[in-house]
Amino acid sequence: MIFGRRKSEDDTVVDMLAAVIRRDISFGVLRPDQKLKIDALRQSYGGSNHSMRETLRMLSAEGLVEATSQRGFRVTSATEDDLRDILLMRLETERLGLRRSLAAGDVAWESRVVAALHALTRAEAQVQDTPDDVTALAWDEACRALAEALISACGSPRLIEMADKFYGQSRRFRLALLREGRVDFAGRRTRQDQLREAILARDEQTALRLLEEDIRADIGR
Amino acid sequence: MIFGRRKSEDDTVVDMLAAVIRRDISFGVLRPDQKLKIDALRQSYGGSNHSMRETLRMLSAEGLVEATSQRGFRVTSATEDDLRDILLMRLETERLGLRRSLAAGDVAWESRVVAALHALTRAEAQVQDTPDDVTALAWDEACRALAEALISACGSPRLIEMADKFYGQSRRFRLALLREGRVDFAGRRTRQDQLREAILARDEQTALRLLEEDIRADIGR
DNA sequence: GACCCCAAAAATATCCAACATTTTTCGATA
DNA sequence: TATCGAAAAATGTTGGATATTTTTGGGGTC
Repeated sequence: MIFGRRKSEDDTVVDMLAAVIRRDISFGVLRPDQKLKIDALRQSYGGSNHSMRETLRMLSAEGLVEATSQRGFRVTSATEDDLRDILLMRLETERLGLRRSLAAGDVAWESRVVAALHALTRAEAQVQDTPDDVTALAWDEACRALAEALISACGSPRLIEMADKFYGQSRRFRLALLREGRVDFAGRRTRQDQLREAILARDEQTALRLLEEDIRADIGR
Repeated sequence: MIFGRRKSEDDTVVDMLAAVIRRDISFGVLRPDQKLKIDALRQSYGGSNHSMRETLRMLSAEGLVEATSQRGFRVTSATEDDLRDILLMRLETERLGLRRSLAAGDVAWESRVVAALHALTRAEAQVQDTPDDVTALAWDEACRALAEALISACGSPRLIEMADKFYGQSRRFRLALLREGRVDFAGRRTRQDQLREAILARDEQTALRLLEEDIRADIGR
C-alpha cells in the first residue's frame, strides 16, 4: 500500500480501510443496499483481497455491512424500520447507561460530561458557522463523545460497547439530517444546558427525559 | 449438481471453523485468556491463515475472542466482573424483549414459546438421564431456543441479535455449572411451568420475575 | 410475450507461499 | 540484578492461483 504513514493514525491496514469505508457509508457515498464487490472496493480503497474481506467482516460486526454466505457483502439497508429499531436500541442502551452512571458516577464522571458538553458547544458553533464535511465529522464526533461520556460511569463495558455500536448505526441518519439542515441547534442547546443542570443535580427523571428527547431529535423523530 | 457429493451444510469454511472453535471455547477446551496463535490453530482445526483470521474476527464480534492490534487474538477472559456484566446484559435485553413480546405477541408467538418449553423439558430429562457432551449441547441449545422464542415477538431484530450475543457469552458459565452438577433442575422445572402459565395469561410482572430468576440461576447468581 | 434451461461470465471463497513488520524471548554484558 | 539488543517467533499483508457458487444472457419452446 502506498499510503505512507500508518503508525500515527491506525495501526493496521484493515483498521485504516475500515475507517475510510465506515466514513463513506456514514456520508452516503456508499449507499444503502449497495453491493460491495471486493475487487471494485480494492480499486477505490486499495488493500489486498484478504484485507478487504477482513475489513468487511469488521464492518459487518458493527452493523454497517451485511454479509451473506456465498453472496458477498452489501451496505446495510436503511429503511424506516431500521431507523425505528436503531432509535429503540439507542434509547434503551443509553438510558440504562445514564441511569447507572447517575447512580454510580463520581466527580470525575461529572467532569467528563461537562467537558464533553463544552466541546460539543464549540463543535456546534463551528458546524453552523462553516458547514462542510470536516466540521460535520467533528460535530458528530463531539456528539458521540458526549453520548459516551454520559454512560461512561455505568460500570458495564458491554453496555458501553453496545451503545457505541448503535450510535455508529445511527450516524448515517444524523448526518443526513444535518446535510438537509433539519437539525434544531437552538433546541439542542437548551436541552444540553438543562441536561448539565439535571446531571449535576442528579435529577434522574429530568436527565432521562432530556436524553430521550435528544436521541429522538437526533434521528428525526 | 446431481452426482458429486453435496455438502449437507451450505456453510463456508469460515463458518465451520467458527462453529468448532466456538464450541471448544464454550466447553473450556480453549481456556479463558489463552493465546490463540494462528498457526497453532490451523494445525488443530485446519484452514488457511486467512480463513482462520477471518474466523477469529467473527468470534471477536461475538465477544468470545478478543483481538489486539499487532498482538493477535486470545480467548476472552472470564472473570467475576465479566460474569456480572454478562448477567446484567442478559437481564436487560431479555427482559425488554419479553416485555415487548408480551405486548405484541400473537398466538403464533405463544405457540413458539410453548413448543420451546416442551422441547426444553425433554432435553432436561435427557441431560439428566445420560449426561455427556452431546446431551449437554442439546440442552444448551434448547435453552437458547427458549430464550430466543420468548423475545421473538419483540419486533426488534437488533434486540434479538444482541440477546443472542450475550447468551453466547454466558454459555461457558452455564456449561461449567452443568458439569459441576450445580444446576437445579427441579427449580427450573417449576419456573418453566409457572412461566408458561404467566405468559399465556399475559401476566407481565410474574413472567418478568420468573425470567429474571431463571437467568440469575442460569449463571449461578 | 412469458418461461425454462443451460452455457458463459462474474464473483465469492479458499489456499499456498512469501515477505515486511512487530512483538517476544533469551542470553550476554555491564 | 537489571538491561540491552539480536535472534526467534508471531502477526499482518500481499500476489497469484484455483475451486465453487451465483448471476447473466441468450436460444428455444409453449
